[in-house]
Amino acid sequence: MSQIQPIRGMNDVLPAQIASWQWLEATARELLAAYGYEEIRVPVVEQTQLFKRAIGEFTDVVEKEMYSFVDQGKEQLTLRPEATAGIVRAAISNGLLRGARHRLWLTGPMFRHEKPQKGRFRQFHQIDVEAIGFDGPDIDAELIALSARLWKRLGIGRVSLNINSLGTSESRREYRELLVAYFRAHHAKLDEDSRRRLEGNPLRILDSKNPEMQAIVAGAPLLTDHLDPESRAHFAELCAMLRDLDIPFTINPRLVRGLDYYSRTVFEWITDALGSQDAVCSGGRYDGLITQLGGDATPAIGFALGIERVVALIEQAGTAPPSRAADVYLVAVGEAPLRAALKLAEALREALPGRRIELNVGGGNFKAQFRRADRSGAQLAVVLGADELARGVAQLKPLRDAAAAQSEVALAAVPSEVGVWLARA
RNA sequence: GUGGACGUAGCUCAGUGGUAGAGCCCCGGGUUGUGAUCCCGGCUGUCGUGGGUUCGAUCCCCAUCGUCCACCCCA
Repeated sequence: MSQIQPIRGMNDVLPAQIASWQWLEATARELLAAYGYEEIRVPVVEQTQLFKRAIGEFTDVVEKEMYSFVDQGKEQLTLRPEATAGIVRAAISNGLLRGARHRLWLTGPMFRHEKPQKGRFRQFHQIDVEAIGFDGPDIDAELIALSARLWKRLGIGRVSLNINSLGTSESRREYRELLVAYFRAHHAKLDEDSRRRLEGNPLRILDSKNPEMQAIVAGAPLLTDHLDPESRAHFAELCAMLRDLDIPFTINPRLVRGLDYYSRTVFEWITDALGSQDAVCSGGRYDGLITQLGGDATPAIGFALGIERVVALIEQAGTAPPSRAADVYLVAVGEAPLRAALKLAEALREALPGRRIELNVGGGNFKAQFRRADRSGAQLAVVLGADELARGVAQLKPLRDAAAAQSEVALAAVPSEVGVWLARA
């Protein structure tokens, strides 16, 4: 009988890893609330057309990475490859835009049909943050400060910030024409990838990792020199604000981004600790997207953080708090003692909410049960055998202090005695 | 999508053309009611899957699936 295999690139997150996940989620949740962001939840599936219009027909994501299908009602649907499009759609659908401003965040799985490798999966998870209705560089700075503070709280050091401005879509279009003209003039020297990009996304040629392309790329016109005056001022202000906030950054004129909807500010937190998938968190402004999707013209900016990648950094840094050990382990040998222990465990949980009370389930002799008690990490064992039960008592045995003696307590007094003992430990 | 490496016990890995082993883990005993140490014993494998070569394949060949790494792309 053949085993059912998991889907390629889709991973199980096991209990051993969950502490890091929960710590990241809890820290982010708390921080986002502190900055005034509200959680939003939207479907994982949307009409295919939404992503095509938002992300761009000729991006890699739309051209070859989407999980698309036709459902029973003959609708063209797609598993979301990113979160922004769905959030914007939700804002439009629910009439959230009427002059209002929203700070929103979302977490959940995203799907892209890519070839998996380190830090890259077909189902991966993001924390996505969007500020809708703000146009100044102040929100850009605040959003970046939020991400910087998150790294600080998580104890992650090996990340650095790259920023750039793509200008308005008009100035980008003009620049793009200049760039295409330049590369056309040097067409013979372009490598295969770059020739392909020339048609689809010429800005990406600037990002080429091929050393032989460096000379041509170095001579290309710079986007920074062709920004419209407003975008230039916006970017200058953002840089000044980041300096005020003591957030170090590098201006990377080659930072473009793979999704078409970005305009003006783009940024990316990268790390040298994860191999070639080095983008940990990135985003930018999308001032034109909402109109493009049929909403009232509304400026906005957002970013997405890759949970798997940040979890990898957390694990490397070893900063996640250890998962909590048991406080009390109940050892009960024999049928009658077990039934008494079941009640006793409930009494303990009633009296000591928040404490982790583990009852030995599944039998075993004293030796086996004490071994499990030890492995549970519990500070204290409560021991109930036939002998104790007959006398209406339980033994309290400290497990982490060899010098401490075992003591005997009346059953009715166990919850309060254990409470006192734990408070002292 | 392209290229490379690798799939043997739950985990980490060794190994041979004659159907497999170690350590860890787990379980039991030494202690007829007391853990983490120690000693003794025990458990599990379609050797990723399918086909081919061979008297015989876990080993050689082909295919396939999966994992990892890089390109590409990106979180």
